[in-house]
This record gives sequence, structure tokens and C-alpha cells, in this order.
Amino acid sequence: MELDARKLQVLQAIIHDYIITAEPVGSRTVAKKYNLGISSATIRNEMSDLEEMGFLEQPHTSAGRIPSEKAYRLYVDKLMQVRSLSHHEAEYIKQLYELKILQLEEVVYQTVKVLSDITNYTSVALAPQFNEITIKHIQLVPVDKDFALLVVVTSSGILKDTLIQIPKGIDNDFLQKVSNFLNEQFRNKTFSEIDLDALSSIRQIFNENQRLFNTFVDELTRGLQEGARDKEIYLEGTTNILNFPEYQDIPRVRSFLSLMEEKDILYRILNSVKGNGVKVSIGTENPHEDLKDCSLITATYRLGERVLGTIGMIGPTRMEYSRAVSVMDHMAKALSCYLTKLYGE
Amino acid sequence: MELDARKLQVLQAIIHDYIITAEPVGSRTVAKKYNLGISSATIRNEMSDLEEMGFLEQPHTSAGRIPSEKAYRLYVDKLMQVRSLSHHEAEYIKQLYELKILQLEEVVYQTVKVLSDITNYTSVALAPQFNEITIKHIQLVPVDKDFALLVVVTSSGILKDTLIQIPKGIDNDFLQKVSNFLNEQFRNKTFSEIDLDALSSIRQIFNENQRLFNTFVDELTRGLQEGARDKEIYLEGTTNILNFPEYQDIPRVRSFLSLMEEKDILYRILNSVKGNGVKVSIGTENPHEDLKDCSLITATYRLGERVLGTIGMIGPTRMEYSRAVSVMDHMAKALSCYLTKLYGE
DNA sequence: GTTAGCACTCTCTTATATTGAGTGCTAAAA
DNA sequence: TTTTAGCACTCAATATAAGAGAGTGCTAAC
Repeated sequence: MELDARKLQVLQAIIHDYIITAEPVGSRTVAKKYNLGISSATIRNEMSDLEEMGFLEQPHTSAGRIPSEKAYRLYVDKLMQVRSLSHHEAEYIKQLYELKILQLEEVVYQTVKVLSDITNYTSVALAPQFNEITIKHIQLVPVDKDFALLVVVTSSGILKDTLIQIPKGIDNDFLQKVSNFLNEQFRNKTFSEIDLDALSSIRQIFNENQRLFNTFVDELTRGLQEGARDKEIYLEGTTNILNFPEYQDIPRVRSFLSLMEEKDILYRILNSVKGNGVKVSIGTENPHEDLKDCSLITATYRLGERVLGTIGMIGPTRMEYSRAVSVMDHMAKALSCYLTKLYGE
Repeated sequence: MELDARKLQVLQAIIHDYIITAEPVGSRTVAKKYNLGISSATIRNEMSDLEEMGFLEQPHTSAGRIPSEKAYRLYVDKLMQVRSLSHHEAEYIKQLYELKILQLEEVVYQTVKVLSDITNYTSVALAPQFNEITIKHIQLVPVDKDFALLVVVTSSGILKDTLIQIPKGIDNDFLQKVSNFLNEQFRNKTFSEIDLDALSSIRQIFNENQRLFNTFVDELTRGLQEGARDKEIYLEGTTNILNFPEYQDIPRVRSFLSLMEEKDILYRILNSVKGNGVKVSIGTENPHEDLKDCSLITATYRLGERVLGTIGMIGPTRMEYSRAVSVMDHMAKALSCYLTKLYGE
């Protein structure tokens, strides 16, 4: 059987209607609301064909039809027309980036908030990943006799700092010496290039207090590792899911919200997104079982050419793909642009 | 009418049963399960009295009774016996504080997590408040030609840092001078004692580049203000509320979860808690409308003698007060003890 | 003062129509 | 050959009715 123009029209009408109403769509509804110039009986025949081809499903005999995942896939890839942003949406985003926010992380977090506000979908982002960022400067700043702050300044003005414990008997001059050593070793390297074994050579270089040194080196190691790892997740609008008719029963809500509490899993899901542009992952295309009734729309954000992280939007499979994709596209570009302007190298 | 010993016994039995079953308790149930040596008819009479006195309520004529807020209040203040922790609970808490966590904030966050894990109630905490902490040392650490890190080290090894923008033409020597100035001005003061006007005297002291200075002073001001303000909230186990039979309908769940997303409101609620020991706030005693069916159990945590923040636990008014209060008490003390040992002055 | 007994109340459950949206098939019309 | 009107059939959702069950309140006897 062939998917001719009329079948596509009927399918598009049904998807469109279902996205709006969340109710199975019947042949009469299509005939009345969408003037395709054919009667409900003809539409019924087409619908029957479309079901046979796997684009439509019937909850039960006497109900209308709902689109299958295959239908949504076709819709997203071929059928839907990506709208441009409404005035209100564009204005909202513009306002966000007119604020002068200095913390890079804060910018991303605010982006997630706006995304969720505009779309009413749950929004999420991977915190900026620094693995590929080069280190410009390392400094140990003495805090008191027991603690020092290990400040790592990276290219792009981003910095990571960690509190580390220093053994007794190490003075400020000494910390400065170590700072110099760390700079010599790691300047212009990325976090992932850091050779932690090189740290142990501190022992040889400053061959005093051997014993105390071990814990100090361990602390430095920990500090640098922590600087590299950044699995934070920003999440907003989780309760938005309660607005959708498909989430009106507790077990579903629970499974969704539980997943949103699992930052590790969200991290993995978002981190697996690669490549350019907006990606849409529908229902069971998602890697995680609990997302089988959801769609995930993602895009990466960048600083210059470098991918820093991913932003995403989660809603029911019956989501407004057209609007969601256009907002996501616009947002990811605006964010990248803003970051590059502010922190660009 | 007087609340004699037998009435108290009956009331206690009903509260106890209702906390466990979440079902209205009838006279026969009390007679059978709790051997008070009186018949169901007598219990019925007592229950009728207790209702008249405002301790019990009847959902409808042919249902059993449920405790009123007044009953819970009495129960918490007088009737309940505070249990000691189970072996499992004590062990769990012990393990937490055997970990060596260096970041003070992280300790508090982990505490909230454990609290929610142990009790299965939603747990929440106010991030450590630094307003009353004295400043020990301030340092401007140059980051690159445009940015510097304003590091404020407080008593107790806690530190706050903020990225600030520096005007062109200010070199490292100069930053050092400013650091020295800031130290002279603000050392041994608390954040709330900082006189921001004093900052403007920098202009007179370094009477060069007058124009550039204005933005620099503004940035410093912002940085110090940010150091003082810390309205962060740690929240864990929000989905636990879905386990309770009273939260099986979506509107209730929505109102609860929406409140949990309002960090500002949670901040105000927790911040209004003062004084020593564990506090219990039942139903409409809570300041917020959406908590009218919830109870909030709170305690402050300290560093030495200084109150740093508040931890809290939220559940339905029908909560296991006895267990909740004992866990909260134990937890707040353990946290304070741990913090004082690690950061104590 | 306490308790057995019993009528009464009200929710909750189960069983039984009834309704209505929607389909699939058939036969006639285009 | 394609389209369409017509109609019987299906099935969830809604409404209605009957029954069961839990619990109370009252009365009268202990």
C-alpha cells in the first residue's frame, strides 16, 4: 500500500487534532474540522489503511484513532512545519540574555527556567562540561592554617575551586611553590589530560616532610578530579507534567517524578546526545524504560566551537513538536551565542 | 467536661491507629485492638465526648472518627512517647558522619538525603547562613585580565567566592592593595556589619582613575552582598508524598509539589523557625495555606553556639510524630556535633 | 456507670441498564 | 473504480439501583 498525498493529509489532520485534544480522533471529526473534500466514510477507509500500515492505533473498537510512534516520527521528520517564535516567546528569551549574568552555570540554569516557563514542558540541562577546557592558571590560596582553596582558572574565564585540607607545617611560601609547580605541569592542558601521576613527583622535588606529603598530594588529586567532574543537572518545571491529561494517575506520575529525581540517569541520557541541531527522541526510542511515553527534545550548547553541554525538554509523546522544536532551536543558539560573546576566547 | 485518664487512653488509641492505618477508627476497633477493659459501647460514649471537646472528627455519620489538629497537638505535646532510634536508623546516620566531607554545604545536603531515606518523608534544609559569621580574610585573586575572584574566608573555615569583573588598567599589585584595604576594613566583622559605604572611600584612598573605579566598587559591593545572601534550599524525597493514601489525587499532589518548587516560600517558612530543640507545626498552624494538610517538623543546626540553618521534614498531618521527632532530634544534634568538630573555632 | 441490643445512616461495592461516539460493512451513486 | 449514505454492531463511559458493611446513637437492662 502506498502512502499517497491524501493519506498524508488525513494522517497530519489526526496527529494535529490529537496533539491538541488528547482525545482519540474519529472520522467525523476529521471530516468536519479539516476540509479535505472527502466524506467521513472515505476518511474511515483511509484510516483503516493507515492503521494497517502502522501509523494509527485504536484504543478500542468504538474509539477514534491515535497516532503511533511511527506516525510521530514521520510527522517530526517530514510533515510538521516548524513555526517561528511568537512575539511573546522571542521577547522573553531576549530579556533573559539582556541580563548581565557573570556565572556561566547561572546562565545555563536561567536558560532552563525560561525554557520551562515558555513551553510548559519539563526542562533540563547538563551543567557545562569542562573536560575539554584548557587550564590557564592554578593557584593555591591559603584560607587558614588547615585549609587552602585550590583555584583552577580555565580558558574562557571559567573557574573551578575546591577546598582542600593542608597538613600542618606547610606555610604560605610553600603553597606558592606548589602553585608554581602545578602551573608548570598543567598549564595549557585540559582536565582530561592531567596526568595525576605527575603530582607524585612533587615528593621528589620538595624532598622534605615526606610523610605529610602523602595526604597533601591526595588532597590535590581529589581537588583536581573534582574540578574535572561536573555531573550537575539543572531541572525545572517537573510539576508541569501534571497538566497533561495522560498524567492524571498516580503510578504514572510517580514513575516520571522518580526518574526526574535520579540525576545520574538524567545525566547519562543527556550526555549521550551528540551532534548538531535539535534532536527529537520519541517514546521507546528513548534509552530509558520510564520515558517510553515521553518525548525528549535536545540540543547542545557551545562556547565557540566547543560543545559545553546539552539542554533538553521532556513532555508526553503527544507534544507540540512544532512549537517545542522551534523554541529549543532558538534557545540553544541564543545561549551559545551569549556564552561565546561573554566568555569567548 | 474533663479529659480524664480513660478519655486520654481512648484518644491515644485512636490517634495511634489512625496514624498507622489512615482509616477512620471505630469503637469496635478500639475495643478489640487496644485492651482498655471497657466495651465498645462505653468507648462510643467516650468518643462522642471527645468529639464534643474537639479532639475527634467524623467524616460522615457512619464512619469512625479521625483525630483533629487539636488531638495531634495534644499527642505531640503530652501523649506520645518519643522512641529511641532503631538499630538500622542509628547505623545509617553513623555511617553518614564517618564519611569525610569537606564542603560544609555538602554535609548539610547529605544530611537531608539521609533524613528522607530513613523516614520516607520529604526533607528540606536551609543552606548554612553566614550573616552572623565573622570575616577572617578577604582576597582578590586575579583570574585573567578581565576577571578576579573575590574570596571571603570566614571564621570556621567556611568561604564564599564570587567572580567579579575588573575594569581595564587595574593590575595585580593594585588588586593586592585593594585586598589589603578590604581586610583592614572588614576583618572580624560579620557580613551584616559590613558597611558598604566604607567601600566608596577606596576612591579617596586611591585617587587615580576615578571613573573606572565606580564600576569596580559596584562589583565589589555586589560580590560582598552575594557572599552574605544565601537562600539556597536543599530538598529531597518530594515524591515520597505519593506513598501516602491522602495524596492519591492529582490536585493535592500538584499543590504540594508546586509548593516544593517555590524555593522562596520554603526559605521563608524554614527561616522563621527559631529557638532550641525540635519543633512540630501541625496542619493550619503552618504559615502557608498549601501546608494545611501537612505537618512540618524542624530543628536548627549549629556550628558551636551559632545557629547556621534549619532542617525540616514534611509529611501528612497523620505522620508518625514519635519516630519523626526522634529521628529529627538525633539528626540535628549529630549534624551540629559533626560540623562543630570539623569547622569548630 | 456500663453494656448488650437494635434500628438507623451513609459510604462503598456490585450489578444492570442506557447512552453515545465511532467503526466496518454493504449497496447505491458518481 | 471510487466515493458515499445508511445501518448494524461494539465498547467505554455514565447513570441507576440494589445490597452489603461498618459504625453510630439510643434505650433499657444490668
